[in-house]
Amino acid sequence: MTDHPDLAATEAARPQRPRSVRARKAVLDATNELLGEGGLPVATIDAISARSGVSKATIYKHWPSRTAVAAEAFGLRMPSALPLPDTGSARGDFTTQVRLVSEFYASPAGTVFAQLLAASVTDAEAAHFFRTFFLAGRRQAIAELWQRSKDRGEVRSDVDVEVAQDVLFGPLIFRLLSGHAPLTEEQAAQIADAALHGLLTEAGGNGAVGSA
Amino acid sequence: MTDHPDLAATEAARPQRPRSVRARKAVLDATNELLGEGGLPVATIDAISARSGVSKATIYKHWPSRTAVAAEAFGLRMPSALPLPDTGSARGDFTTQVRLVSEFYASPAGTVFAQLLAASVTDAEAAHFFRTFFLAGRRQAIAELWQRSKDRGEVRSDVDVEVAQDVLFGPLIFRLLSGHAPLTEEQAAQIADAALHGLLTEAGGNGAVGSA
Amino acid sequence: MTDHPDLAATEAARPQRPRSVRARKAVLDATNELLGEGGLPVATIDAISARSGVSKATIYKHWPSRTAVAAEAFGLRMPSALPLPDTGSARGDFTTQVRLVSEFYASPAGTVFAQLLAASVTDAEAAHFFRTFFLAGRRQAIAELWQRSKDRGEVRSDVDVEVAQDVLFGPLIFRLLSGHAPLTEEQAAQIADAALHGLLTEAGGNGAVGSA
Amino acid sequence: MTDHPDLAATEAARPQRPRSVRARKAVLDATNELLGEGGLPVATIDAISARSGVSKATIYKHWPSRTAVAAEAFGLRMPSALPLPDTGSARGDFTTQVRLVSEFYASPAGTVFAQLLAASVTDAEAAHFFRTFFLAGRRQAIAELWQRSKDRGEVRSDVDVEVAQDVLFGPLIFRLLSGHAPLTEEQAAQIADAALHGLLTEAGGNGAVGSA
DNA sequence: GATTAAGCGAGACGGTACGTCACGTCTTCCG
DNA sequence: CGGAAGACGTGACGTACCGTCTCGCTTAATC
Repeated sequence: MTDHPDLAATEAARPQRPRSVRARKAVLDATNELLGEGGLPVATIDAISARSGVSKATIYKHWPSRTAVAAEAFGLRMPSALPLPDTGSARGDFTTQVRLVSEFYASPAGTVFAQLLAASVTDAEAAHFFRTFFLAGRRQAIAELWQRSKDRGEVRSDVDVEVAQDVLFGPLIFRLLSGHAPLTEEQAAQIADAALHGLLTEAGGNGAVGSA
Repeated sequence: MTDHPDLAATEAARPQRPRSVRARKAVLDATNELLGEGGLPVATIDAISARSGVSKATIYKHWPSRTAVAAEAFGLRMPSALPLPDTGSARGDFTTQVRLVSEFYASPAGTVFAQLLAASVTDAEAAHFFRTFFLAGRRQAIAELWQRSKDRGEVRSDVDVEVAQDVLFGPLIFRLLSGHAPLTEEQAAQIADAALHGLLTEAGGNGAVGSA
Repeated sequence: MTDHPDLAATEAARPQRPRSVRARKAVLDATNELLGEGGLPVATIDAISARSGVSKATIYKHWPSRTAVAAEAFGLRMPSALPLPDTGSARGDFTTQVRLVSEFYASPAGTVFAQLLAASVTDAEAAHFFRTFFLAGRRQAIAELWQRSKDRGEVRSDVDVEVAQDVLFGPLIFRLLSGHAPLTEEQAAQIADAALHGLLTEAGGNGAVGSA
Repeated sequence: MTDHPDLAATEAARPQRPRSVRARKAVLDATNELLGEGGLPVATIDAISARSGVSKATIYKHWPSRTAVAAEAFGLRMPSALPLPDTGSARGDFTTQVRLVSEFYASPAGTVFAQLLAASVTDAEAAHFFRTFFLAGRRQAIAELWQRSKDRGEVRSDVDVEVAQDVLFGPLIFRLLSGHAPLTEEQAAQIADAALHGLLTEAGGNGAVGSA
């Protein structure tokens, strides 16, 4: 939550006891356990409360909804999950990344991701937590990749980084959610190829693949 | 409830018509009303039952879940909503289509679409209905557009139609669901441009834009 | 719980028995058990629901509050608890009745009575149930006693039956609630004597005691 | 909250005054405010703490329960509320007193009185505070009235003062709590008449009213 | 036409989870 | 070092919807 720094500052000025770290951790740990066991549907507030030993009332003091708890919990264990590739070329990096993300989506964790994204649709508070604790980190990392490639002149400079990200990963998201087509490695490669064809410059290796 | 008189009159003319037909129609009409008023969260089985005059038990005889009802109801009013463009060129057709779909997603109906897609994640039965009554029609139409363009040699023949669809519309879906970026006409144009750059041949007008 | 087998048997024989009757009975029985075990504080809706096997939602469909349930349950087992005396004289009848009521108040059931009366103060709905299911029956019976005595000319005809009842039993209630003085048989006799002195005629035996 | 500046100013003059005294006063004042605004249900510990600026922990050091706080607070403002009558005769004094008490019960403060009495039923600690800070003063005053009348020979010497009090005021209490009959001036007069008839001697004016 | 069995409305029901409230205890830190 | 500020576990609250069920009424197909 971006508010935390502010709050910390406010609390520092006001002689307030900082909110318990222990309770927060217990809740997030228990939530991650539950997400692993049965996904979002199983991570009810009652279950989280029972598993963590933290009361429902306290949970609601820290998070606006169960989805917000799940979003934060899920986001916290992600940073290590998807290390950025560095193959030496933009095409290699992004192709690898698309494949990795595709694999992630196809895994049990991907199901949870989809459930959280779905929950964000009808829960604005949760959406905020989801973007903050999960998407923000991911997108930040991809943005670095994009900038690196841009510096090398491998990607189209007239394409916005946000647009690029959506073109690369939106197709995977779409498949993940609607299930209308599989998320195999083969499919991921095809998607990456088509998308990158629209994003790379000739220096990025686009000419060769071109309008074959 | 207000449908009853009308329906009664209609049924009076055809006294032999099976009641199940009337019940189905009443349910779907009521559901569409509710979806229009408050989206999926408001279209509960209880509300649909009350509004339509069809008992919950009967509803469950026809559909596996409330999301399935909503998916079918929503799908039924879609065919007329998005007529296919015919601008004469693949670039024009797809750009127009992406813009139209983007507008649709940004509208109230788009919210319902997102809610249904989200619900499909945790409800396999509903997912089936969603794909059958909503996605299938859309994707069929787009596939025709693709085939037409392919015959003209305007699109890359080595790109699967499914992949093409996901690359074109996946980015929109991603934005719709997570809300991390807006769905304006300007953004839609950028997305269409980037995606099409990866899909069209030189004959499709790609050369000019190319490795700029 | 123990009722279930019996009910099952009963239901097997008469499968048409309305479910609501069974649920009501189960709730009232469970409530009376709980009242007997720990009084009103123990008869929570959750406990009643768990004990009776009837869901909370169903309980709330039948009663407005837990106090209302308790009032009805408690009232149902009262009719047989305090049979009206018939000693042949008004003085005897009322003295006996005051003693019996005093004993009742001093018993565990009296505690529950006090708790219900107390709850009525802040819960208008419960007050209605309390008056209907408990007080009404009691007051009706006493009114008959009063009328009988009045016909014999043993009680002051200018005293309202309601006033008479309150003068006779109000003192007991006061002691029961505030606990400022005991509710022994001796005390009950003194109260009855003082109160009756103000209610009986000379024909009712008041002259002898009179202005002693 | 609004008391703080005033209190601070008051205390500034006497800086050495024990803080606990200030805390007690602040709590009792805040409680009386709350009792006046919404009765016992509103005078929660949290509300009292917030209103008075005294922490919950400190409140619990001085009183065993919120009802005890309320009982003491309520009792403190009572002495001035019901001055004892002196009409010259026992009948006049008691009739007046019954009327005054009846009016009090029928007032908003009477509701609070009832709530406190009710709370005493299930809260022994609170009952003690209630008797100490409210009932004791009242009963002491009435006892004086009784003694005065007894010295004049206007009341039956064989009736215990406790019994007399209960016969006079118990009926009012009963009505106040159960609400089965109104607490109008007319009703108070009838109750006083019936009760006094059982308590006064002929010298107290009982003969005249007698078995009319 | 009369009979009968299915379809249906109405909604009661058990169940799960919700989000809230007040309690009384406990911890932190200020004056 | 007493006390404010308030976090916390606990237990109960009353509500919402779920999906199943029972009950009678209606009605279509059969006799």
